[in-house]
Amino acid sequence: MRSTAEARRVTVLNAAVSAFARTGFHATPVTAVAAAAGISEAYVFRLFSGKLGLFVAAAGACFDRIAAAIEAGAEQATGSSPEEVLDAMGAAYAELIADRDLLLFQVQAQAVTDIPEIAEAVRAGYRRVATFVQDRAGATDAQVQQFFAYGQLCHLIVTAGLEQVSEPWARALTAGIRHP
Amino acid sequence: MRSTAEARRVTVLNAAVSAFARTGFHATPVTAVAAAAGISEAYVFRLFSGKLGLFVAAAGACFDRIAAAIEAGAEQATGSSPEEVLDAMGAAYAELIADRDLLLFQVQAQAVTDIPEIAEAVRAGYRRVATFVQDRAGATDAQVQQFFAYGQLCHLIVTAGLEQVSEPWARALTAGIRHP
DNA sequence: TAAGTGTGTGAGTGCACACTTACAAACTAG
DNA sequence: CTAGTTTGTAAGTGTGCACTCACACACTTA
Repeated sequence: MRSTAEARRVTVLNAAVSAFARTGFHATPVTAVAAAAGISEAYVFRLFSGKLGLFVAAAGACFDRIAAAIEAGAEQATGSSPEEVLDAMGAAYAELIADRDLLLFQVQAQAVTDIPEIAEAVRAGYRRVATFVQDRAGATDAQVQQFFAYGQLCHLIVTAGLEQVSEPWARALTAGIRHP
Repeated sequence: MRSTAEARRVTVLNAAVSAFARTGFHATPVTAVAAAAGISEAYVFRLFSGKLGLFVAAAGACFDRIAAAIEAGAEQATGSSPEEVLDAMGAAYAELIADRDLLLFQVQAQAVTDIPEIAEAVRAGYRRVATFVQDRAGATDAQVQQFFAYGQLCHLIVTAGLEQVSEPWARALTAGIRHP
């Protein structure tokens, strides 16, 4: 049955995003993804073309979810000024990444951009999100840039665990950023 | 001779920063670092306590260089207002990471913070740099936060290769950021 | 019922790599 | 000169992991 294989692929992709987010591309064995998805390693290799194909597909799924969340957030904006729409998008994004999988996956993906297929997947993901932000919010280049700069700052805060650090420098870096 | 072993350690650390920057912790075999340093793999293991110890030491060296550059940059500031000092620090940092090794190493280190020793090394590095920026520039929390947010944005720009992308969204993200 | 097709796995295979050990050459100290 | 220390390596060892293959069950179709 066609639909069953497709359903499996979705299950595997969810497991893959979580697993790769935690331990990264090279340190995550395919067996770990298979186990999390509840199927055999061999079948994962039948569903996806190698570990790299799996990771690239997972990247697509990751950015799909991010884009969807930001698009939904834009709908919730209280007004239609660029600032209000950007705020709503930022809030939606902050809420989405509370579980950390999507944020950490982005960090892991950026770390293995020496693999061309992954670099292209990252560019495609940011292309989609950035163009949407720019068009939908009607924001200036500088506003879009700032939006992503503070998004990237979140990556540092989470990976370094700065919410747990109460020293002044860490408080400065995390100020005003929604904590999980 | 004692000094020779210490000199070797420095050579190895330089090679390690470069090698880990390019391919990351898990995908960089110790043989690659040894070859780049011009010595045998076995001797690297004698000089450092395992691959993890080598990486943590390399992280220390990396942040040492970053801190030194920013401190030197602060000396070059045209004035003593927080804005001027921050600008000078930013310019010094931008110049330093032109070769990309230090920037990419930070990205790689942030990606393997699931290893506690590495997480602590990353925190120690940012603690040092952030406290210096805060104290020396006399900047507000918001200014310090912005300084690091745009620093992190550089990580995305470089890893995703956005300088090579001429589409509007990429131009927005890279606007005003010094290219290599 | 028999043949075909899609879903699934257990049991390999081969290789890369972290780490060790045994050994050797150079230098130093007494 | 010799005993000891330091610098260095060649040659393993064991393990983890990407990927394959032969095989099996289920379900459809003729």
